[in-house]
Amino acid sequence: MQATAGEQSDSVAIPAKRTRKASQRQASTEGLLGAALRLFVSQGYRATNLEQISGAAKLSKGAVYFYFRSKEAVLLELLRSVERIVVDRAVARVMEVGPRATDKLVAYLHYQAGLGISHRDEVLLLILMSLEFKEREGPVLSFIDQLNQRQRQLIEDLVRSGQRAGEFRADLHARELAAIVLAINDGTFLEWFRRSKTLDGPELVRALRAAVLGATAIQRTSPS
Amino acid sequence: MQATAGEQSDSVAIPAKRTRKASQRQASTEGLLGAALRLFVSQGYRATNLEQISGAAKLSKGAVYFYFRSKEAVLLELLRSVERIVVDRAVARVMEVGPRATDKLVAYLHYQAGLGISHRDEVLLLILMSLEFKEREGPVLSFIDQLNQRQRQLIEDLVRSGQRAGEFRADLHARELAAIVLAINDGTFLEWFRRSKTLDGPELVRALRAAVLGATAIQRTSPS
Amino acid sequence: MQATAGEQSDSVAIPAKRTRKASQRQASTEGLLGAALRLFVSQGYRATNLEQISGAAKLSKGAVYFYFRSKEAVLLELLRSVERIVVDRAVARVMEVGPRATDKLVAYLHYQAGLGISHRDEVLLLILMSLEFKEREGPVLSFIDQLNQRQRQLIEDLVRSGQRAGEFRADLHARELAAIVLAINDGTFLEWFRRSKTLDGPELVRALRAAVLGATAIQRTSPS
Amino acid sequence: MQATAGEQSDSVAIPAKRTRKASQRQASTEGLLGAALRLFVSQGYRATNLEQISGAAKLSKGAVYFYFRSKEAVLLELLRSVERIVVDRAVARVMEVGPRATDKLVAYLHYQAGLGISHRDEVLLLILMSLEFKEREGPVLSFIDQLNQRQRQLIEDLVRSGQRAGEFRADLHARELAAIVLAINDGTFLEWFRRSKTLDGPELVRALRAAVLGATAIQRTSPS
DNA sequence: AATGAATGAGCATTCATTCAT
DNA sequence: GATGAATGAATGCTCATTCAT
Repeated sequence: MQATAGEQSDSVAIPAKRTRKASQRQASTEGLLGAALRLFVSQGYRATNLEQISGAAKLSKGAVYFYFRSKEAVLLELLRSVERIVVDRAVARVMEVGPRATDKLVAYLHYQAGLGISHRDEVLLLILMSLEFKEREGPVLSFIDQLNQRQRQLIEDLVRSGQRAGEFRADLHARELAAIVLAINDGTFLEWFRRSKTLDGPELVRALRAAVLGATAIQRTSPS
Repeated sequence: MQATAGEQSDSVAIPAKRTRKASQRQASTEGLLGAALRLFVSQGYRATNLEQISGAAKLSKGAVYFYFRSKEAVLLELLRSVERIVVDRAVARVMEVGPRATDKLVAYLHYQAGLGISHRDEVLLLILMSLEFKEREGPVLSFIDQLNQRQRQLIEDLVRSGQRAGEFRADLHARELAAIVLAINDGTFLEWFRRSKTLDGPELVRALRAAVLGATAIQRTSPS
Repeated sequence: MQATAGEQSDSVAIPAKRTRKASQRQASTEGLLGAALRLFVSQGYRATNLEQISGAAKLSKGAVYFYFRSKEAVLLELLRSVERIVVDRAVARVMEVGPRATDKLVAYLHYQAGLGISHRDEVLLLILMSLEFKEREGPVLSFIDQLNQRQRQLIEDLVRSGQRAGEFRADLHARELAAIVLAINDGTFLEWFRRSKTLDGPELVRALRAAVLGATAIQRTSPS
Repeated sequence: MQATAGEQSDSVAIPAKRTRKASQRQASTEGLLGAALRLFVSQGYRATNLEQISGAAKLSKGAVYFYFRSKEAVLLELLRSVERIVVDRAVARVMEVGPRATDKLVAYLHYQAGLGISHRDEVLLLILMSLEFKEREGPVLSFIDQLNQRQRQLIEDLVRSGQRAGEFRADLHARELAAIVLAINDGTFLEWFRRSKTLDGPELVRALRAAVLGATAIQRTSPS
């Protein structure tokens, strides 16, 4: 819910003076999107029905169809939002720090950890939908694939440049090393998602950082 | 009733000469469980219908109900199989090596990597169902929770003993360090699941090991 | 939501001018309840499917679920209606006449006979469902049991007071005498249900009255 | 179960020396019929499935099809048994007593009361199936109709002759008076069926007799 | 004589979607 | 701007029946 409100204003060209209708419109859309986000994340896309979404937004089922073409369109709208928050900004963040790859990597991890607090559901939505839609061709899968592709590209480039600069170990392929960095990130998010009650957040982030840096660090003595 | 051929020989005490009926029964159940495993993993539990399962096993929908009480019972049977393969054996493996915690950890990782090849779907089923059933109370969630609990206990004990022995870094809580180990494992499995075509398996395993050992390794110089 | 048109006026406080939606809603529910009543009575609950109910009301199967939570809920709604018509009113009727027990009993018989014409299906529904649900625990059985209990209480009290007043024979237990009164009533309804074409209604009612009054009449000479 | 065993021998021409197979066959058939009788009566025909019947007879579902052509055939076999016990014998009993109609009627009531103890389920089966199959054309309905027809004929003739002889009141049509006699009988059986725990059998029979005799008795003073 | 395996039609229920108002 | 009514396709499950053994 936090996400959409903030995001809306960033990218949309809305006249400064809002009519009552327009702001009502926005409130309803945001209500629906927020409800959908929460429900899709906690129950899954298929397991969530429109009654739950509209009900949580205190609207009727039909209202969803006033604002969106279909249930899928709601998800796509959410994913667009996710792209801005999770991918666009991460790319921007990585760009603006540096020049050392290590610093970029640390910034990336730091940004992700921040997202885990401020936009937990958005991050999880991407991971979970990417699993739920794995074999279902269509616009959702296409969008997710493209999104994931950008994320992979970002990290893979980062890893590769770190290896070239001698900051990261070069005895592992950049692609797989990058894959592990992403795997650690996603895996940690999911673990946090499943067990947030029993885990200490900051401590988990510290362990996460240790793992990522440990994975990329140059080895003095080869492990067995 | 066990799902996988490999399991059969372990636990069954059936006379060598099988009646036609008995072997037919076994063939059908295995066909159904195999089909269900594949489909649940690739499409999810909810998204898989009984027609697909029975169809893939070249049986009718009704046949599923001859062997199982419900769709959920099929999943539970699969999860019982998963427990034997993924948890029981991992526990046994970790027990028999050692005594150093590092050796146990490496053995665990090695066993998991092997599973990724020999029983990919079983491992994934646990991870994916644990996400899909997250908010759905019932026997499946109970079973999965208990299963995950055992896995966490195993790794947490391992990590704790490694810390006490001075093999692993002790400046991070055992619980969160263990969580990261599991997160790396699960994350890598999911990444492998999503991108097996574009990733090199052995190389990925090497990166995985680097991450886990890096996370647990004692730090000479504190990271920034 | 009440099934029968007659009931409406009793309990509802709806503004005289009904919106189109409200009247449509009422028309649909009444259509469904009416169809269900007819079908449940003529074929039984189990033997009636939702397609028949919705079809008879010129609606789709799904519409039933728009108005009712389940097939069972439709039956329960009907039984609530039956309670008002068959029990509540009978109780009221018996209360307002008197004071002689004989007059009360005659009024009861008269009211029942009237119901056989104006609300045949409602009366039959109670009898038939009471048989069909005999061994099936659940809300329906509970409701029916409570309903039957009230009816028995009414008659048993009536019989007992008649015996005390010396109007009815006292050499038979009130409970069993009351049971026979109800048995004659129900039995006659069922016979009427099975053979209405070949029986003369008014004549049947006369014979019914003779039986009930004969059963309760004080004996001059002992039978047998 | 009592019924079938006894009845079998009455009417079937079985060689005195029974082979093992034949007696086994008989045992299985009787087991199935007995189970079916109990279940049809307590749950209804539709609500009883073959698994319950065969299970209660400690046989498999398939065995039912070895002995009977279908579920319906089981019911028909039971109804044939019912005809012998409930109708044939009642007719015979009424024939052999007399010559007064009152004596015949009392004998009929007496015989019915006896059946309520010795063959409760057989009597109930007829009543209940006659309701359950009311609108379902087919062999079962035909059989039941014919059976009920015979019963009605018996009582109607009895009543008519009693009226002609001046024993019964003649101011009511024979048909409706007979219908009430049957209605009292059936109604009492059903009441006994529904509440046997709370009713006293012998007392109920006394009340039943009072009702039937009261219905047919000649009136000194006309009821209001 | 009897069973276990399997089928397929039927059924209650869910749910995304449409539409008149 | 939004709702309530209604639809129809999909789905899990039940059950009488068939058949090879």
